[in-house]
Amino acid sequence: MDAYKFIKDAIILGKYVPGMRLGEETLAKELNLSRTPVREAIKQLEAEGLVVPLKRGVGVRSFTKEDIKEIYDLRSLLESYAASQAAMHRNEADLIELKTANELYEKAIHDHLQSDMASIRKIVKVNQRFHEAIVSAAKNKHLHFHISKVVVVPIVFRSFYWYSDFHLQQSLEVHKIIYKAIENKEAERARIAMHEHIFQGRDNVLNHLNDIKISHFFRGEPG
Amino acid sequence: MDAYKFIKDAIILGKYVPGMRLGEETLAKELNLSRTPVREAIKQLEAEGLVVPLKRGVGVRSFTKEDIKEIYDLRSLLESYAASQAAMHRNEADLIELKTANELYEKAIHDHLQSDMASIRKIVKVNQRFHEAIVSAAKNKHLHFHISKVVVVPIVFRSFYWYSDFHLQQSLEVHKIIYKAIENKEAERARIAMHEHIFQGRDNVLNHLNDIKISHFFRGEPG
DNA sequence: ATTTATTGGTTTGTATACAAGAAGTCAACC
DNA sequence: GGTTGACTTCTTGTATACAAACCAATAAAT
Repeated sequence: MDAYKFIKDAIILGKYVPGMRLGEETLAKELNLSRTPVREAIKQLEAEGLVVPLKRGVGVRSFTKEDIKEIYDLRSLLESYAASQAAMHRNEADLIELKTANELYEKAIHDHLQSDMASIRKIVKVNQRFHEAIVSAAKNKHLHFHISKVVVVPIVFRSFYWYSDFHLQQSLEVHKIIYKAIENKEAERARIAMHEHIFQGRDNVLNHLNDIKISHFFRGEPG
Repeated sequence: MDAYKFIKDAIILGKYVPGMRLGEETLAKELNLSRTPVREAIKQLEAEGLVVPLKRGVGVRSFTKEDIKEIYDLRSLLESYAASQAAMHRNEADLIELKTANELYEKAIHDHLQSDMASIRKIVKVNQRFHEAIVSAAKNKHLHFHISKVVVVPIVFRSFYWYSDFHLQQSLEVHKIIYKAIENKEAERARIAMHEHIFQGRDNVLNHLNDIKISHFFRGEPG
């Protein structure tokens, strides 16, 4: 298996918890590989900022409250710009993908509301698909590249576990507004709606951080 | 010597030209190292987007006109945001660093205007120092991280060789306006001035690309 | 003449061995 | 009891060897 993907997924899913040291030999044994490819994967993850130097070697990065504020500010800057650009440059294929992603999002939320927690990961995935479709419609490959490198994934993933039913439905409504704005080529409206959307996510995360000890928060399973 | 820095500098300075394939063995011999550390450096540069896959291995990335447009759009988004944040969060130490950088910039341009081309690299360096000081004053580590990873350096470096005396002085004036805005905590003014500043740079680059064949442009010495 | 198949050389991908350097431990001394 | 120092052990950094995949060149066939 590919070492880079394996380690990255493990970090996002919380198998490797923040602060945990990642020894090369240990990883190599878990992956049935030698240290050489593992080292290369680590160097890439380090360049992305997902792991940081820790005691001669690296460990999983942990996020302070300040980090989370900064990351969401950055993300809202990039994605609201993406939304406005998408409104200007979207073509028919983009609209279809956006619509599809949003319909799947609606379905996933609907399923979740009348059953259990098991479908949360599905919601996360489809939400991501919608956001990626917007960035893709913005037609700026470099913007796309950078947004994909914002180390927001581990946080967003967890944050969905804290959404109330009301906030999930509200999030769906905002997705629809953003879609409409992009369809109608209303760039400024798309920008503002996306900005608001991401700041709602930010508030949701930060509220939870007030309740729970931050140090416990990004260690272990989302809950 | 550190393989990562060596290769990166070689790309920025134009020693390794775009499209050129970077063989591991060749690099290793040039650096008096084995292939192992060279491979790691390459993996990092690939994660940053400075080198791209090329025939089972990597080569120096070359930029199309579209790339340059997109990169400058992204850079203006990030840096104008940085300027507005700097106006809000700057402290006295930030102001001193900004002032110092700008005074050195003024001196470097002055020296250049009454002598030769040799001091262009000095201008590039001090200009970079000013821009970094602004990002630093914005007090968002993640923003800082991402701006430093925008693959703009090889382009900006070359662009200074094309500035007319007039445009250099104009650039200095805009730097001063940005500084004043940040000092006076005028966030919106700082943002707009920075946006304008970077778009002037963008226009300057794109104008030159109209004259000269793009394929020749990022190959070999700046001129 | 153009296209395809085969073969040889070159280059990357992976494993492993060895050296150098931290970090942790235990003990002795202040 | 705490701090310092040497020693041991574990982990990373680098080099090298080998295997496998790819590229290119050459030759043959249509």
